[in-house]
Amino acid sequence: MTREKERFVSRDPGRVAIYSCGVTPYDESHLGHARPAIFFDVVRRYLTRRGWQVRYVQNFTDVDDKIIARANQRGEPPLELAARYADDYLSVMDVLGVHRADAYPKVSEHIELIVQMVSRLVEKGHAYVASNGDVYFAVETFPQYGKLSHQRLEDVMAGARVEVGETKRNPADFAVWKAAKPGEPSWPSPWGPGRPGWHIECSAMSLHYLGNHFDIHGGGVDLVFPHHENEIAQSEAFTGEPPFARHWLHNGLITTRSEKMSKSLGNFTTIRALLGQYPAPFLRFFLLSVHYRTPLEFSPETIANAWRGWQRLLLAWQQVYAREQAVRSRVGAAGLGADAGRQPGGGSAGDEGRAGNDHPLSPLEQAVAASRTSFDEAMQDDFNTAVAISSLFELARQVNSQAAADPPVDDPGVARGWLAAATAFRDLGVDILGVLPDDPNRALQSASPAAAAAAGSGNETAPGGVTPANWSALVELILELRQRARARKDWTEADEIRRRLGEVGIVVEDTPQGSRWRWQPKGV
RNA sequence: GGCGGGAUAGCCAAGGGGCAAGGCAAGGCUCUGCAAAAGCCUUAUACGUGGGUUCGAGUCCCACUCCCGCCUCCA
Repeated sequence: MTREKERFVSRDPGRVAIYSCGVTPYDESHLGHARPAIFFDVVRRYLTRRGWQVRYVQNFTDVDDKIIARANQRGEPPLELAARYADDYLSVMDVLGVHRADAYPKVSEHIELIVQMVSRLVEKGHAYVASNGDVYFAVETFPQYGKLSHQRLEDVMAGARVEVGETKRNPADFAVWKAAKPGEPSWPSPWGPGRPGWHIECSAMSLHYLGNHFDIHGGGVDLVFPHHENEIAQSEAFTGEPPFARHWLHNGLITTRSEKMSKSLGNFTTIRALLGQYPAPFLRFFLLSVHYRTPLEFSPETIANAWRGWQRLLLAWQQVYAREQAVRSRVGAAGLGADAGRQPGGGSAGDEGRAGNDHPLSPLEQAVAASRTSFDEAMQDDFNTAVAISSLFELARQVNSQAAADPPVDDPGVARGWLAAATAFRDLGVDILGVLPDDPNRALQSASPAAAAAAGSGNETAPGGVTPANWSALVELILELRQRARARKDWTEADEIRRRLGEVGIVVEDTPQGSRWRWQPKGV
């Protein structure tokens, strides 16, 4: 509201109520929809980790002009079409690792609630019934109109389009209830059969599920005006007790060729298509690699750039993961404190310079502490995921450095360092941001053509019975043959196999511990 | 036209009165059968332009240029 960062103070101690505008499900979800979903997912995960009790609600606007138009065009009942795409949305969000909201209210299931709200607005004189049966919100009855978008009513009026047959008193008035037209779904109301206008559903459902003055309201920056502005007007007129929401978080848009990605421009890439090419944690990494308010350009170049960075993080995680296992199996976690380095909330306050029992911190433990601190500071400063990720990169460098030096894991300090690093990667990268897979080895290999085909078809198994598992087995076999060639120093043969595998997107690296491989999508 | 947001090295991108994060790319070295990965080092006059405020401005103020978003459905 002030357009500045404010100190967050919740309505109820220890609890955070968040509402974010969901989608109008009339088509497949694209990358632009993933951004707020993943961002708020991280907000929830982080706040939860910090000990907040989070209640998160996201709506489906399943009664809408576009849905009706699309449904009529396809000869399918509008609500069925909407339900189908809503399910589709949820299923791709599942694959992206987005935790389910506490509620996904649909307009069609809350008509009563909306009718009551409209009635009340009419009673209070904030809304009026027009001659055509529509009910409009009278913006002039709400003097603060425009406070979110910083628009003055006169300017809005000047810019408002006046449609044919307009029955509004003021051009900026907006419909809270629309009289039914032939062929449209409708519900009974005191003003005759009709359906809710856009905006009203978010007011009705957010107030219903979260109560007045809830903490955070979110959505894309393209919703600031008129959607959120109108929500505020009708909600605060309705309750008579501002503020409707205490804080507003608006995410920036995804662009392609510097233009907004949107359904209407037709320049979108569906999430499902992307999941066929890239692992979900990578897509999260891509979306979280810039601050949520910054526009994010989607192009082959930006994806390729992000991919290389992500690989670096992932390979470091793989190093840590392997060392952690080594430590656990060789030394046993018991004597070390299995949770060395774990601190609730991802924070690091308190034990700098000490590791649990009085040991001086080993270098890696210090690096872990530093990363946790900067991660935490970043997240507490307007959820700066870009900086949070950079603290992961700093840790990755320390990890790689120590992995290269390879000090004996029998050394207690070294062992504690590996465990602390593993816990940090797991807490920050896997659990909070979700930009790393819980098993780094699987992610490097299962992001394969088989997995891609499976994701594209929505099945676990690609056509032909190919699964990530048997596909991996095939690659392992080829590498085994190559290893035989290497054993007899047939470098020509070994290099040829490596080159040919590279042509189909399999990167092979030879290490002192043997060869390893990973799948590399095209174009990165 | 109105209202917002933005312009930071070759590219992406944090920061937002006191030494300019991080990633990618580039060069050198180490390691390596080779390659890759990784490490170390290096590279940059990097804060759109012009004024102003200040001991000090990338950061605050004014003007300007260009880009984007919203004002019509949008995440």
